[in-house]
Amino acid sequence: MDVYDHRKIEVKWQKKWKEAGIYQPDLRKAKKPFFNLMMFPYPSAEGLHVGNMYAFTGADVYGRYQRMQGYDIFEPIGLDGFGIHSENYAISIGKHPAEQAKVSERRFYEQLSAIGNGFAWDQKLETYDPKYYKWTQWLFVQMFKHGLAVRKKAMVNWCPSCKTVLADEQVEGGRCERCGSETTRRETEQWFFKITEYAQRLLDNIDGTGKKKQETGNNGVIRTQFRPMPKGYDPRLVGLRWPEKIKIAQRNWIGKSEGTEIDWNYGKGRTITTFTTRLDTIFGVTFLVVAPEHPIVASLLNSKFKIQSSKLREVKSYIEGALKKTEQKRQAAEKEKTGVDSGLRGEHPLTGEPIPIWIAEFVLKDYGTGAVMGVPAHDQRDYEFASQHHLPIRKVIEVAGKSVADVAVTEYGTLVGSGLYDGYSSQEAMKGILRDLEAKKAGRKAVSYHLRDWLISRQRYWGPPIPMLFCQQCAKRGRTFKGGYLKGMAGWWPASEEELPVLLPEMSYENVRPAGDGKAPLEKAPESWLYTKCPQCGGRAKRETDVSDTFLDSSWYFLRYPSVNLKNSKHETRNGEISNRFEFRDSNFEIPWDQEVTRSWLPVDAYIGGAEHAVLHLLYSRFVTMALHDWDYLPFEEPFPFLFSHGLIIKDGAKMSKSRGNVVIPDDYINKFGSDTLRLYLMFLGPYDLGGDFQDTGIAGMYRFLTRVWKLYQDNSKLQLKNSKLGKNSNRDLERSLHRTIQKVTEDIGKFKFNTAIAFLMEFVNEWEDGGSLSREDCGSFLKLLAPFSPHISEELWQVIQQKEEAKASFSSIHVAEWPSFDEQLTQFKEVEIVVQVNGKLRGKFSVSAKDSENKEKLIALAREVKGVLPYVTAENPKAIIWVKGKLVNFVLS
RNA sequence: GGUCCGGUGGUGAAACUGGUAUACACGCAGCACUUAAAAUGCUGUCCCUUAUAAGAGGGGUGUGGGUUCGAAUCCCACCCGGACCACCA
Repeated sequence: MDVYDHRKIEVKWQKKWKEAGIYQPDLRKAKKPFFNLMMFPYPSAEGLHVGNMYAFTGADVYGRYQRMQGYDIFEPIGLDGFGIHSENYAISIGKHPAEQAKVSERRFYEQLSAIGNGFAWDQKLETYDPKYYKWTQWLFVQMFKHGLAVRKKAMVNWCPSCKTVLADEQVEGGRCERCGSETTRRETEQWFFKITEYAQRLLDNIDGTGKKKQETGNNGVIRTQFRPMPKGYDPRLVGLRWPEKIKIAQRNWIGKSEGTEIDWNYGKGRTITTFTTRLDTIFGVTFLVVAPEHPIVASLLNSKFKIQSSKLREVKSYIEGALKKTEQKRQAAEKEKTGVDSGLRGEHPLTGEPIPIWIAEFVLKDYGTGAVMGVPAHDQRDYEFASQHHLPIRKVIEVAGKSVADVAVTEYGTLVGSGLYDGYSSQEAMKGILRDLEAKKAGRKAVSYHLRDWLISRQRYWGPPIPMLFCQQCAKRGRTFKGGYLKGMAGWWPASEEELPVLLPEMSYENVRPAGDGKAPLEKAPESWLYTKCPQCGGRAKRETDVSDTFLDSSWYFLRYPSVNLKNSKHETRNGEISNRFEFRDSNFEIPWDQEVTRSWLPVDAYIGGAEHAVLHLLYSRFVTMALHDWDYLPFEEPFPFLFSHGLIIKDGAKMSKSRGNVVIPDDYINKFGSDTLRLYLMFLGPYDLGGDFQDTGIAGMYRFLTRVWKLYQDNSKLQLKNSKLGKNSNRDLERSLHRTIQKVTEDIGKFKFNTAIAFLMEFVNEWEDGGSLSREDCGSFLKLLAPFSPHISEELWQVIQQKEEAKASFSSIHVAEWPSFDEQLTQFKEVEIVVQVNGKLRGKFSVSAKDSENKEKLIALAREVKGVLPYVTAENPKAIIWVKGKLVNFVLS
């Protein structure tokens, strides 16, 4: 061994680690379990790009560091390969998704092996594996049984290219998140999960509802943000330890607003209800507006009201036009607020005045009550609407320095033109008006959420079939599942749990492709699959042909990991019996995870992933976990008490994507420089939470650094391998420097500040090269610090510096060695540099012993003598002398 | 339009809690080694003025103001870039 050759060592150690099982914790017996998890990857077209590798490496560095701190690290890996994304890719290259999945899987695992992460391979899982999706279906069945999975008609987003419906979260600015096509809207019957029932809890847990039990640092500064939550802490009390921006995104997505519902009578005891947060503007209402989908519109068209037929036609054509438009067009027309007068008049609950009721598409059916009161003077949208349709604008809030002209005045202020409330402040008036409305039973406090129910069904092939059956006979007789609380769901039965998984039927490539008529590909499945016995009446029942959303697959995978391939798994059934059976299709147990193992490994200790999942995956997972907790399947309700979100690696200023052609594949770099170098480079690029632009110019520098480290360990003048302890040798300064390095690297990795940790390692190497040698122990310490970043070279050199006999006797990896500790004494500098300022301006410096640097008189006396200050400072002139221990002296002259 | 980040050398970026701005690297330039190149090593590298030189002086963290003995850091206004959400009543 003489030249650094990454090709020789990387594969060698990867193999050895696997044999020795150093990354495979004993899931049953581990003493200090730590679940270190990176977000579930889905295989993209060409496999992993450096952006993915960046994400994985950071998480792995953190895991390795924690392992050396003595934790039993569980870092599993798997593949989220079911779903539209994988299916679209397969189809785009003319392949059957099932076939492509095998190819992607092999490629993916090969690449992952090459980057040298400490994965627990025994627990790998793939979402399209029937052993896995059996439980995804099981989860769906539980949702149904507990009344959280419902079928309802809804105006949904439709992607004409993917030919499926999409959840709101999957539509970005009117375009399909997956393929970028413009989406349209359709009314169809779909499966939903009622995530809205959990809106309040999802919101509350973000910040915690109990007294804050927070760790504080020396100055009361909260230091918790970047540290895992200790076992036993309850996020429900202390809140989630997540980056603030992710929490904000979730709060905004849940979008709670508190306001008032107001009933408007429009004749014969009929009322429509509006929702507002600005009750103080109620006297400024000059019209009401309902969404085109509002029930009042349907009854209007059924001619329950006497209105002119010309009016009716006008309303009809408006509604038809509005519903046909694509999201994109609706938005393009943002400035022009279309609408039509329904001819109906609502009665103002406080003044009795008749208020015209309009229909307009700017009002959303799903938010609040689907109807709003129009206050053009104090709401910008209402203002625009009123101007366009020549409706009166009535000012009722006076705000100093503001007047209603071209724009609405939306601030709080003082009421005018509001009868008894004239002169009141907005806040006071709101309280009074609410009381008035309550007295008249025409209004009440209400809360509205932006969050919508989770649209689960997809008219696609590549996903878990939704395990539901529909029986025509039962439907006719109005039989509903035993809870019976599911309105309009007569005839729907869940597949029995014994029957799971409902296997995805094999189908030809031609039939797998979405047909474009909105029908699911599974409609073309063989009859033997499509029809089965009704579990209720024994008649013929048809299977649901929609599959579930990919986000369902990934909403619970972390719960499964520790229980994958677990021997002798015990599952406690809910009546307390213990079952040992855990084989595929063996049905006599209830839940997909081992209770004991789940208790010791979950929730996830450190969850690391990209911020792009702030509202999708992270919200769904929280919801699912919460529901499972409520059904007594889990002892906790927050899956990820601690989350770190890393930045994005971009290339040429843009996110890596195939369509932009800027995808960088790690393979070539790994071949040329090795994964140790690439890992180091990626981690050095910038702060891990910010990401950065990938420019490969710097990568050679990292290789150079590793080569220099390699050379140091070949140079006997740098090593004192005979001494096991550093003694009275001449390298005291180097030793001090090493201890400072240990201190800083330890702190920085703990805070995910990988780039600065690496900088300190480099600084130390520079110093070491300049002179001095290190004891065996200290040589080892440095390698340990390097080990999380560049695991292979550290292992190689570690083995070399071990005494030969030891090394031969048994393999003891650096990656399970104990993290080095530092001597606080040694990290102190003997000499401290003191800065001398005059009026805050730097005028000179001097060195002083660490002890004297705390002595005020001494410091000031020395500072007066510094050459640079002599021209300025005399015995009398300083008005004040500012002195900071160990840092500076500042003479203030004026 | 809203919310949240961010703006520091030629480049990626450091700078704890307000206390030496530019650590660490990349790039570039010069030198050494070499027949030559690569590799490697050494030196220099924010800007301006001045000096033969060691050096000295001044300016400088998007712009303008403020607080302070002292501001990249805190406050206000503005400009620019990015991310996320967007007719949410």
